[in-house]
Amino acid sequence: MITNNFSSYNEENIHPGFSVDCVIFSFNKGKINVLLRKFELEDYWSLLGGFMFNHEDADGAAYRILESHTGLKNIFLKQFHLFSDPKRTDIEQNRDYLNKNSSINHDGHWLLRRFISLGYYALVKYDEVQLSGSPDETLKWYDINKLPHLQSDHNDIIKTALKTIKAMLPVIPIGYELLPEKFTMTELRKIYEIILGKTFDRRNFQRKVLSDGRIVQLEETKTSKTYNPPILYTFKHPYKEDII
Amino acid sequence: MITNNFSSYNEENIHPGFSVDCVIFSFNKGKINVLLRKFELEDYWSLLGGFMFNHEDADGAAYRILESHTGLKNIFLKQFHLFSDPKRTDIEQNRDYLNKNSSINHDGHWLLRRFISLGYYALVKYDEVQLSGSPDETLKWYDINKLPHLQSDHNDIIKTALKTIKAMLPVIPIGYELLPEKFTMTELRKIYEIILGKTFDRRNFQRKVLSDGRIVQLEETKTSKTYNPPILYTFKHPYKEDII
DNA sequence: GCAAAAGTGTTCAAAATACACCCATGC
DNA sequence: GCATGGGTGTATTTTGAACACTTTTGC
Repeated sequence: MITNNFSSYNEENIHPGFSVDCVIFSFNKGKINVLLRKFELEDYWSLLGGFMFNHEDADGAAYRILESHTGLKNIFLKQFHLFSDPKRTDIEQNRDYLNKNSSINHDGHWLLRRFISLGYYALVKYDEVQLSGSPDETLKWYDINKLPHLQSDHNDIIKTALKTIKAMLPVIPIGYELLPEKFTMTELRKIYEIILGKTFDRRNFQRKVLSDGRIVQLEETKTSKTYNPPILYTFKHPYKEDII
Repeated sequence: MITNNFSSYNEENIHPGFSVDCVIFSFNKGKINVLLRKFELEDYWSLLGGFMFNHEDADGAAYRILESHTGLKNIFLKQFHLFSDPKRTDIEQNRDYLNKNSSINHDGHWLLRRFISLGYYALVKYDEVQLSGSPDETLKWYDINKLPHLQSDHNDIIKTALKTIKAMLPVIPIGYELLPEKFTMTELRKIYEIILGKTFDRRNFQRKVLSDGRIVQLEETKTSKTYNPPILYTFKHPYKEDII
């Protein structure tokens, strides 16, 4: 896991052998996306990640990394798994990156050692994100079903994140985190269908989500499509549940 | 987190700034217990923990630590949270321990730095455990509702483990892991009642757990108490589910 | 006029809950 | 004889699943 703002990390100010990787999900046009980045000199994409400074905890590091790339504060963010396979760090990939930046000998560099990485998943609203990377990195949303070639075990990290979200679905206010303030029933249903990998009966789904009273129907309809416009819904109150 | 087999760990062979702590649960006489240890020279109890060797992953470290103290292989063991508060490592507690072992100056010792710790929970069968510690440590089962004074954030780790198990209860074959081969309905029910902190209707509970067919009634009854002996039950097959 | 998206209710089956009485034994 | 632990069945409520037809508009 190599990061931008590379210059701000060094062997002295970060916790050794430890990184944080964030699987950032959003929903747009019926697809669930994950945010990836590619550095100019690299030929693979990676999750947004970074290191933990000596003065912060892992959550703090994850929030900092997310905020610096999406402009968002108060992100829904949870750690889900520590990846600790001794072979997960692709030392040669990292050496390659260092060599492309400067041609000196990097033997013994702190990036050329084993790293364990704590995976986080984040749920963000697509419309609110302002992507901002450093000049040498490209940020891009990828449909979770059409991922590009990824760095080391990042494919596995994304897969595990999805598995976790799937298991947590009954308890995570996922629609609230992923959707804009006003949304249609079909949009909400699509999220559940994609994550659970199955379809739901429109009527039963609607009845169920409305039954607990957290979602209310608005007077408005969506205007973009002029024919038979769908009714808009909104979440009654922000959730403040304590979710594991 | 300081461990026994102290001598086998050193700055060179372990992953830096990282430890593993295991919350080991068992069930006995209607109580849920957690396994704790106390070193001779210390005046607090701690979870069983240790460090991760360079050649192993975190699961490997946790299994090794558990096996060496309980004699059990194939333990039900899951990581549940990384504890990374910068202030969680009680440096002075560790320095104190080092000083009690030898009076040299330990400034700069690798144990006197910040550690992050990956929490594991384990479910074991009380009767199968053979407690075995090193000569300078005492191992003891404590009722989870009567815990002694604990090292640094170990209280928090246990609390979080319980919260996780509570949330995972529908998906963990908890009875299978905690109970001996033959058990009574009341024993099984007690486990759920303690963890969820509420009581269940005996008849409904029984109907529900029997309905999925994983638990079968035996011909035998419990003989220890001679009056109106309860029927014994057993699990049909070992579980091999993939649990997050 | 027909394809596409969205609105709307009823029926049936399954699951969860609530609840009470009898039996055997120790004391 | 009474307190304790344990055995057993039924009725009700709640929840989940299945299912079809009508409306609007673009093309």
